[in-house]
This record gives sequence, structure tokens and C-alpha cells, in this order.
Amino acid sequence: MAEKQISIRDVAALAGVSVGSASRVINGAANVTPDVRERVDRAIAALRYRPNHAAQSLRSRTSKTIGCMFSDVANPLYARAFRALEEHFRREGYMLLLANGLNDAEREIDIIQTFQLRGMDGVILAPGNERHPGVLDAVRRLSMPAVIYDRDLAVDADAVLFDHVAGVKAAIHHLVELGHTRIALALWQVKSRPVRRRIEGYKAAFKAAGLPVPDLILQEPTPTSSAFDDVTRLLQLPDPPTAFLAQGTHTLTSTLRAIAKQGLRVPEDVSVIGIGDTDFAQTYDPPLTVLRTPTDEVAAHAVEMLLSRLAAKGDASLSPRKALIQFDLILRESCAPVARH
Amino acid sequence: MAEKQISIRDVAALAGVSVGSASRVINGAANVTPDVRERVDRAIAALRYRPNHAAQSLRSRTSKTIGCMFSDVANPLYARAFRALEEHFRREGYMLLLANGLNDAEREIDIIQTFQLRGMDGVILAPGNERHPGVLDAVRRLSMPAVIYDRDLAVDADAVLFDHVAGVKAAIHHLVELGHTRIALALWQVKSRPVRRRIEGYKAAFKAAGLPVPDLILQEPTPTSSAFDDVTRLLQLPDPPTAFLAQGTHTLTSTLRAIAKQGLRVPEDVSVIGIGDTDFAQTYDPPLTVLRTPTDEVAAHAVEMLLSRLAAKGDASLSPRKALIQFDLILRESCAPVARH
DNA sequence: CTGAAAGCGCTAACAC
DNA sequence: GTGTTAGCGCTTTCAG
Repeated sequence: MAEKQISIRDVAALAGVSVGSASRVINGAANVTPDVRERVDRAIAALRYRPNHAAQSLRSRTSKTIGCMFSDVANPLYARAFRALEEHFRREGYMLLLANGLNDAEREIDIIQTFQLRGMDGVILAPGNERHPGVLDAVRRLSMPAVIYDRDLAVDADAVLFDHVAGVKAAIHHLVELGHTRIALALWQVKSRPVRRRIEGYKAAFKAAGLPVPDLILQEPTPTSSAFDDVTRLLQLPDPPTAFLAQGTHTLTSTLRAIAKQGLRVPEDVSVIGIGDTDFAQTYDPPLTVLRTPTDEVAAHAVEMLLSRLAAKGDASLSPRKALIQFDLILRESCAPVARH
Repeated sequence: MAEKQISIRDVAALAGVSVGSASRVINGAANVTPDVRERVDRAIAALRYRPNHAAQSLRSRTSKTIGCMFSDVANPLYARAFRALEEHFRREGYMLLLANGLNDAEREIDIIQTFQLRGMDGVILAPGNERHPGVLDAVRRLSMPAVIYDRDLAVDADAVLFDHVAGVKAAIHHLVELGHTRIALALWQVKSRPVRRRIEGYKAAFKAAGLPVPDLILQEPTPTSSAFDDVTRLLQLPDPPTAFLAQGTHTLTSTLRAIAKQGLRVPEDVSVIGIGDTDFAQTYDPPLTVLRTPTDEVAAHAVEMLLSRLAAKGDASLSPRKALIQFDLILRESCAPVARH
């Protein structure tokens, strides 16, 4: 267990070279004689030498670590995002520190500060509190590159943003084409970028279609409440919605339950489109039409943004870049022409 | 942005004390005069000083970081486990490095070695490959305390293990009490501890009840296949199962879909118990009876094990401890007495 | 291309 | 109780 740590000195000694040369070999520097390189490599293997990460960090001022803060990985959409990010960063030798902000401003501030403190090489942030002065301040104070993940944060940082407006418009358009006009939008309580933009897209879609915007936007009143009651109420209206656009996992599930409970069928009686693709949406009966975010593309963007800034050594001349990611409307079997009766 | 880094030297200088004293104040050492403490604190505040984490790690040989390797955070059960672990470790000032092993041995080995390399203070591991020599070797080589998360690994490490046998027995017992004997068990493909133990518990339960063990264990053949076809086949048998015990998220979902597709109702025609509690199980119609693991208790155990070893400074005299965690059978509405016809 | 030497910022002995 | 000092293990000038 406690075999004393082998240092680069031991390697250099065994290889009969200087510490400097050993370091060059380890870091794959160009100017090294094949002979030296081989002797060092042999010594490394013989001693089972592994460089000390803390020392490398201290000296080189890079930690090869990226900090990620999402609201909650228990949300499958964030879990997927994390997976994709991990995949890309792994290839470049980075590891990920993950922290859940839980939409709690104090906690978010604390996490951001800790990332700073621990010298992350970069961070990916999705704070729930987009206008909280403390959060903004913490982000602004960051000395490493940051990528904001689908949030409207008034800071000078790169961002990957989903084009919710276009996505929702496409979904509504699809439903309108099928003859629907009474289309409800079921959202989660929190009023962060995704929710705000979806509402915006919803209104824009109806205007674009020359239709009045229906009063059918649902927002769950508390974090623990579900859309179930609201959807039920809507369905009992004299002129009930014939289609639903429902976000996420929890809201979508509640919406579907409420529909089933009213004895209505999808898609014969009610059409449904989910926002965000999950196992659930794919395996539901019927499989659900959804707006899907290209997880891998998103991760690729975020990683590229971070790495290029890292390569630029913090050269502040690069102005902030925003990647606007489009949703794909994945047609499955949960939408049908409106039933006229 | 690039305000030059403030060091403990600057703090000491401003406070008019030595770096040693400054360090003591920062680390909350006992023997410091209130006067010195105050001056240092004031200097820290004035300079907005933040200690350099890499330097602290290098010198103190602790990183205040825990490595977590699960199969896949996209599995909501692991996501919850992570959340709970984060909660406990946060309080103690630790952050978590998360990596997904994806049941790939090479990847798992690489992750474990990286944890070692980066000097994690402790690790929590759930490798999918429990008997892979390389994985075992990597775990054995670890110089920091490890907690094995519900895996049967032949290593000298602490472990948190779920009592699947007792859990499944309780579930089967419940169904037997309701008159069921044709009870199927739907599992995922991978043959790691949870799956093996559940099969064991299944058989034990029938033996304990004095009943023959039915030939109704389903294992999905490939990672991408679903239990759907197998469940469908079973339901079309002349003597179909009247109850299902289905694990996880994916398997459970497929099982329910197959049941619905056959025009059968839960619980009137078929009773269902899930293994693992999720939003899905709670919001399904009807809400599902499940075997639930006390996530928070599990995390508390794991954290306690790790921290106590850390406190013992690697004193190897503590023999490995195993915590056996019991499932709770949460009764909801998916089980009913067997329908006799 | 290689070696020597100077620290990165901090903590932990050890004197005082 | 406080100051001094010696490194932790590594990378990175800077000579040669």
C-alpha cells in the first residue's frame, strides 16, 4: 500500500539523465534524442513511475480538470449532457468535477468560487439564478474560460444556447399543420432561459400562423407540484386543448398521466410533443414525437470553445462566442390530425 | 482578469506576521493569538486572498477530492446516489470527480488509475467488470481508501452492499401472499452483483415458500435490446405470469409497455413491482409498488467509511467493513390479489 | 539537445 | 505562540 512515492528524480537517476530531460520526455517535448527518450521510458516502466498531479498543477498552472455545474444530474437531460462532455474531454486528458447547483443561489455561488479556488482549467455552468448579483459576480470573477450552458447570463463568456424559439415554433407549426389550434404548453416552475424562450417561441409561432395566442400556458406552481392538476383542469374545459407541448421528464409524465386519467388516447384524442428526448419518450406507448437537442453536438461546441481559449492562453482578445443549437423535431407516433366531431 | 496571484506571503507581509502564522490562521490551527488571527483575517479580506489548491495538495498530500466511478449517471439510480454523496461530502469540504465506467473494462481501469494518479483522497467505485484481472489489479493498487458500491469485488476494501436477496424475497413474499405463484423476474443483461443476487433471492424466496422455482427469469440479451419481446412472449403462454418483478428503469418500462400492449391492466390482470424507486415509478398510473434503496443512508455509510479511514491516516489495521443495506418495500397500487378465472 | 538551478505556493518541523 | 526554513514534485528558464 504505502510504497514510497517515486519521483521524477528517481527516473532521471535510473535513466542516467537530468531531471529536465526526464521532464521533457514525460511531456513529449520535441527536442529529445531518441536515445534519451528510450532510456527514460524504460526507467519509467521499471519504476512504475507516475507523475504527481498536484506538483504538475502547481508548476504548470493547469489542472487538466473542468468544473461542471448543472442544476441537477438527476435530470436525465443533464445526465446526458454530462456524459457527452465527459466523452469529449476524456480524449483530451481532462477530468470533470461535477456539482449540482439545485437552483440555490448561495450554493451556486459557492460552487463557482470553489471551481475558481481549485484552479479548474475551465468551467461549464448552468446556474439557475441568472440574474442574482452574487452569481453574476462570481462568474465574472472567474479567471479561467467559462462556457455558459443554455442560460442568459450578462457576462462576457462563451455560451452554448439552444434555439428554443425556433424549436417550439417548429413543433407548433407541425401541430397547426395537423389542424390543431388549441395547443397547450406545459412548463416547469423555474423561470430560467429555457422556460422563458419556450414561451416566447410559443407566442411567436401563433403569430406567425396568423392565429390568436391561446391562454394555455401552464407553469407548475411549486417545485414539488406536478402539471397533473392543471392539465386535468384544461381537459375538462368546454373547449379543451387538442394538443400538448410538454417539457422535460416530470412535466411530460404528469401531462400524460392526466390525459390517460381522462380516458383520452394519444394520439387519437390528444396529440403530444415532448421537449427533450429521453428513454421514456422513446419507449412510451405510443413513442413520443419530441424536440431533441443534439447532445453530442452541444458537447462538441462547448469543448471546442473551452479548448481554443485554453490554447490561446487566456488571450482576452477573443470576443465571447455564442453557439446557437437547433432542435430536431423527431416525428414518432404521438401526433395525429385533430379529431373533428 | 489576470490580476497576479496573491500568495500567503503577501498576506503575511500585510498582516506583519510570518508565513507560518498566516498558514496557521488559514488552517484554523489552535495555537494562535487572537490578535494575530485578526490581523491575518483582515489581510486576507483586504487582499481577497484565496489559497492555492494545488500547492496545498502538493504539500499536505490531500486533495479534498473524492473520485466516483459509476456505470452511468444517465441511470437515474446512480444520479441519485451521486446527489446524495455530493450532499454529504460537501459538508466536509470535499468535491467529487465523476466518471462513467460504461461497463467497459479498459475504461474502468483507466479511470481508476487516473484517480490514483490525481491523488484522490478516497474513491467510490462501482465497476461493471467485477472479475476482470486488470480491474481488480487497479483497485488493489490504489493507495487511498476505497468504498465499493454494490459490487462483489475480491479486494480488501470497505463496501456498501444492498441486500438484494432479502429485498427480492420480501417482494416475492408479498406477491405470494396475494396468491401469485407465476411470478416473473425481469433483469438487465449485465451480470453484476445486483443481477446475480436478485436471481439468488428469487430462488430462495420460492424455496422458502415451499414452491417450485418457476422458469420465468428474463435477461435481456444485448445492451440495446429490451425486455419487451420476452415479456410479450411470456404473456402469450398458456399459463402466463400473473406478476412481474422488474428492475431499473429501462427494463421496467419495457415490461410495462409489453403488458399494456397485450391489453392487460395493472394491477387487475398483472401485478408489478419495480426494483429501484424513481420519479417514473411514482408517477406511473397506477403508482408502482417498488423496492426502494435508502439513498441517503447509503451515502451516509459510504462517506462515514471513507472519512473514518482518512481520519485514521491510512492505518491499515482497520479491517474492511461491509454495510449491508436493506431495501424497503414501498406499497403503492400496482399489486392486487391474483385474478382467478 | 541537455543539465543545472530556480522556484510554483504552501505546510510542517524545528528553533526561539 | 511565532518565526524560519526546508522542501513537496514538478516545469521551465537559462547556460552551455
